[in-house]
Amino acid sequence: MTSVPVRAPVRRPRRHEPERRERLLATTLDVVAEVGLAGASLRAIARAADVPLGSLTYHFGSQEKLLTAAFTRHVDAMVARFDERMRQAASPADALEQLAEHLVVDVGHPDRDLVVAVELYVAAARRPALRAVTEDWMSRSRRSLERHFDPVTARQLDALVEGLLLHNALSTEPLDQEQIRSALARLVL
Amino acid sequence: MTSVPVRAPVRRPRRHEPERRERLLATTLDVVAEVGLAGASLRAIARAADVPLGSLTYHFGSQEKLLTAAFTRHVDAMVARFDERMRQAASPADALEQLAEHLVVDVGHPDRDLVVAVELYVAAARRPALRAVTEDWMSRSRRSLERHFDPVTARQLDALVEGLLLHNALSTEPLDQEQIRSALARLVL
Amino acid sequence: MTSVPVRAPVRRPRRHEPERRERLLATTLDVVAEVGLAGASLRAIARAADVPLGSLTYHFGSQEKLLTAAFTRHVDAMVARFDERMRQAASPADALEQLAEHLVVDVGHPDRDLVVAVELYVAAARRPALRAVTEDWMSRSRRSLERHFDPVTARQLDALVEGLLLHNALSTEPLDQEQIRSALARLVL
Amino acid sequence: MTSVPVRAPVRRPRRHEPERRERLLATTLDVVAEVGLAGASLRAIARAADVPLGSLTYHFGSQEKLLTAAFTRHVDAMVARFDERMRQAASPADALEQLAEHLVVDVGHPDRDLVVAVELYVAAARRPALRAVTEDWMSRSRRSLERHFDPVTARQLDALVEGLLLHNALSTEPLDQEQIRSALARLVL
DNA sequence: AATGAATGAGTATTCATTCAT
DNA sequence: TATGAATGAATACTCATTCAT
Repeated sequence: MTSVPVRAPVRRPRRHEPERRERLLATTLDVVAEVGLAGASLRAIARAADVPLGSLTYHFGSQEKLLTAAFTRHVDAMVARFDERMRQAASPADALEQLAEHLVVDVGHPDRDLVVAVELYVAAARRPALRAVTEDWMSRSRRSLERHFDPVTARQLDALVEGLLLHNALSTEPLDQEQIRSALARLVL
Repeated sequence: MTSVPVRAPVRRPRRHEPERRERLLATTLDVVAEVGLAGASLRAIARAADVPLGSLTYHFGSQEKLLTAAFTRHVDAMVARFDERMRQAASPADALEQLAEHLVVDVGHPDRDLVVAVELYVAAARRPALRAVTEDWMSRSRRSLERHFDPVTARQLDALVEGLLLHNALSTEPLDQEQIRSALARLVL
Repeated sequence: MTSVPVRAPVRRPRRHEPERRERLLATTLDVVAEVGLAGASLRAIARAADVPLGSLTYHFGSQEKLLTAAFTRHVDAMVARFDERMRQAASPADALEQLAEHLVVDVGHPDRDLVVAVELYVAAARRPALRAVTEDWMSRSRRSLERHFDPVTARQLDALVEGLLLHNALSTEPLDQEQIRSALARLVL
Repeated sequence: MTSVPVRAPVRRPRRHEPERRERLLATTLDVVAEVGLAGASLRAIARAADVPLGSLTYHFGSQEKLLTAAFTRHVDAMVARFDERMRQAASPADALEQLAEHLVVDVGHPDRDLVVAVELYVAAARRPALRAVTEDWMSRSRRSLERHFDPVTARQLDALVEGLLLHNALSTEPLDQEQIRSALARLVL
């Protein structure tokens, strides 16, 4: 009588993966975008990345550190894109145009960057580690704006941009690029 | 002779409390304001209200229903205050002044109404039942604004207000009333 | 031939059990005696009591509180037995005899009371909550001894008793009652 | 006794270290003394020794083997010190004096040797590999005692010594050297 | 009408060990 | 020879909900 295993063990042939750490950060942002921070449990992230649970704490030590690392990565990318736009703008009017485009194009995937940003904002209110990330973000984007606007205007622009962002992330009737452009122009010019 | 209890129980039974349902809604908002939606477990709310755990599901059926009821109550109060301000405003300029005051005074307790509002906003993105509450809020406050402004302006004001709200809720350097007034005036006048 | 089900569904027909709390304390001591404190995980205790895991934290809040409650119960029982012996002893010599008997008979089940006591002793060195239990134990048994001996002698007796206890719990060649009696007599008389 | 750092400093590569094996054994005992056997995980030991985790299993194969080696080393040192004392004692009375001094001086650092000994004792009750170490210890120290006392007395002395050891390790009011000397003399002379 | 008891699924984290390099 | 990467099992604990009384 030959022994036949009734159930084959699940194959997980991924013992070696040098870029896993990076991949986990990207997956984390995907999961946050899809189900929100409240749903971004380590289990959910591990499942999405097809990785054993322990792999997450092995690479990041704790959930807090994983989220902080992922959000930091996200902010760095957003800030880089935004600063590039501001650097290339030739005039304040052009800067506004770039800003409007940024709001619609760069953060316009409503299932990804924009939602991630809002989740980050709100979570930051309670968690100091994340708060540091958002404050860094705010100060860096204000510095980008100050290439073209005085500090007071930059401040108000910032608030409006946050509002437009929230609105477009959460509202059922987001403002289109033309309406955004108009609101920005009214505020500044 | 009156009966003397041998030992007083730790928890004082609160047999007769006709207003408990209302009290639980208020406590729920307090807890959300204090620890966030993520921390507002039924257990946490029951503890804060000094009520047995079962009392919550007994009165509200489920957590979702409890939160929906509590947020609805909160929105009703906010909308009432806001509409009262808009109704009493004699001119658009006055309306803006009232709006600025609303932002600073009515929702100015950074540990309470404002935080609750932001928590509600973000949660609404994921939960249909809450989404209905925020959409109701948005449409009602836009209607209040349209007492004084055309629909397009009202829309942009709404976005700016949301931005100012977010900013003041989460930023380390919130805008003061004068700065808020100035931003609103720039946008509208 | 009777039909044998391949896999029977696990029966858990125990929704209501008024004395469960007490039963869990007893089971906890059994598990500590059997596998040591290090092995007395909540899972192990729940398995031994045939109870879902959550039942333990429901009744006791935390592992620390469960262990404290269980050890307190154990100590109370031990102290009661011991004090009863001391109370009935007519003379110091008789007290020694009772003491020897206590060591052999009362705590003589090497798989139960004695091992539990030693586990408690050592764990108390690291955990303040348990420490309070052992200190209570020590002071109460010394008070029992002082019914018949002066404080200095009682102190030394205490230490010897602890040593005999350790020895009999852990050694491969425990001392028998005659040897114990002899050691006690040498120390005191 | 080297202090065990709570958090490992920045990892510096320690390519060439011929004495690492020995150093790891010493660190293991330090960790056991500080946080107990229950807290002496391979990770904790590796952190304390500033060594990669794999280094431990590389040198010792398993946790069990590491602990056995470390305790064996500890017992050898203790036995050597004790036997030296017994060898130098000129009379039974002198032997008792040496014994009292041993209890206070040699194992008197309540955060180190003594605690390690007690942890070892209790762990030995459950783990055969450690049990062999304690039995070796017991038989060797009894042989040392039998240089001056008959076997029966040596046996009782052993038990008392264990009791005094436990007492001084765990009690809040340890016996001082004079009290110890008195207890030993009462038992023997 | 009201609640204490109970449960099973879910949470983050720690761990000893194995393995590829 | 030595170690960083990886894993799966285990840990204590929290939770929303159900149920019996």
